Amino acid sequence: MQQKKEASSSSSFARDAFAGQNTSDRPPLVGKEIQRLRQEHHLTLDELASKSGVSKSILSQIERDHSNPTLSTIWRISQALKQPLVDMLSSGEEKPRFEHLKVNQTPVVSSTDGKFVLKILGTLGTVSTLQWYEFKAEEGGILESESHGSGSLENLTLVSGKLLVISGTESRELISGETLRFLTDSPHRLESLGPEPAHGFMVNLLNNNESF
Amino acid sequence: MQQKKEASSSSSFARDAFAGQNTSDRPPLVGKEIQRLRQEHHLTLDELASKSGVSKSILSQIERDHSNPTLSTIWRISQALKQPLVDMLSSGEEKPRFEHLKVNQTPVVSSTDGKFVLKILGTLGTVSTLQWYEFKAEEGGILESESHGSGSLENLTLVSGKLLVISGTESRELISGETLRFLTDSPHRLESLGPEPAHGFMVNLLNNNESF
DNA sequence: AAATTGTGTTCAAAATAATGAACATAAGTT
DNA sequence: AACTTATGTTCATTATTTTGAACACAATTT
Repeated sequence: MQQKKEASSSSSFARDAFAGQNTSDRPPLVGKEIQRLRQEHHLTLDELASKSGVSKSILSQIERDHSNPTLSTIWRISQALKQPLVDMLSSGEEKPRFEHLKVNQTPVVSSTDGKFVLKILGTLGTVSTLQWYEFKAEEGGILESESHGSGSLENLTLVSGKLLVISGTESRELISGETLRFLTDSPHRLESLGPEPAHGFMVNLLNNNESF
Repeated sequence: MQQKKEASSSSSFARDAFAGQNTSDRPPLVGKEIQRLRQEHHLTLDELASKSGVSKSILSQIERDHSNPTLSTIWRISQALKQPLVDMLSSGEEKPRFEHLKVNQTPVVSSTDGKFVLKILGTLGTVSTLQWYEFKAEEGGILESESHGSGSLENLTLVSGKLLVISGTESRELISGETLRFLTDSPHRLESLGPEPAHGFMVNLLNNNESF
């Protein structure tokens, strides 16, 4: 059929001059966010193209909001950047409001036998509650927790040692350098296995309405 | 030109027989969810078409996952159904109890000289954008960052080593075990000082207002 | 039953997203 | 400078989505 060729450069999507944030009367503009993520990963357009299977020309256009990407295209990009698709789209949507953090008093929580030590590094409580910790546990140290409520999520990164994580009926073993993310809507338990003390970092999201 | 007209019924997207939920190796299938929402609102295809401005034929195809919708199309549908776009996409997503990241799967960002290494441990982008990292930097390693947007906050905990933090005109020196939180609404810089490598964690709250 | 109305599905055409190659530009080398 | 190399943009073509109209099929109404 062969119609006019100006499609991409004078498309009716996202006029070129428009660059403001999403006031929710237009589809979200994902360009900036994608570009930011790509650069954060130190990828060139070529590299992201081959990683994602999306041609670099369309990547270039999407980053500049000159194209209206297809669901599958966005999805392939999000996969390559290891970014949940949903996060990529909501980047410009809401305006986050921050609560000012009080001085960190770094309370320490430890198990009764003193073998498992948790240091609370910070908290944030706006819509959902967020807390992060550093922990150290010598061999045999155990941390037992009740459910944190439905939709609660725990993110554990082990720096050294060996750790057994049990949540509900499932369990995983973590070795140094690994990260585990799991739901904590039921009682769960951490146990330091290895001979060397377990040491790591934890980010917990409590009580949020929508999970990840 | 005029190619075969079966495009929609034998498209390469989503083979017809596939209807299961997203096992996260394919783009999410939004059809069922859209149909569910439409029926919940007691709308016919015609009605949703006029409400959303999307033709009813494509609505029909999208509901049956015979088409790979455009971002703007999904967005217009989500608007008409008064449903946050993001929720529509995540409806069919699997919620694995555990998400286990092996060492080599954690995305790594490093400075150009390779002396400062950042490991992205996780992100959360539903309410505000949150990212957490582990970092390691040998002596002299430097990480320079642009502004993360007004209201952005960085929380740094140093496990070992010595670190100089400069944000705006102020600077602080951190020693092992200390935690620092500071605003990152202007360019900032981390520099590993001590003879032993700096090692620590970082939790960042990003305010992505975009530019204006 | 025939006609009408309501609802979802397919068809041919038009619009546009995606691709690969060529081009532009900047940065680094000889 | 001239020559590479690296990176992003534009171009021509192809592949697909999107559209509006026609179609199919039920369920009501006459």
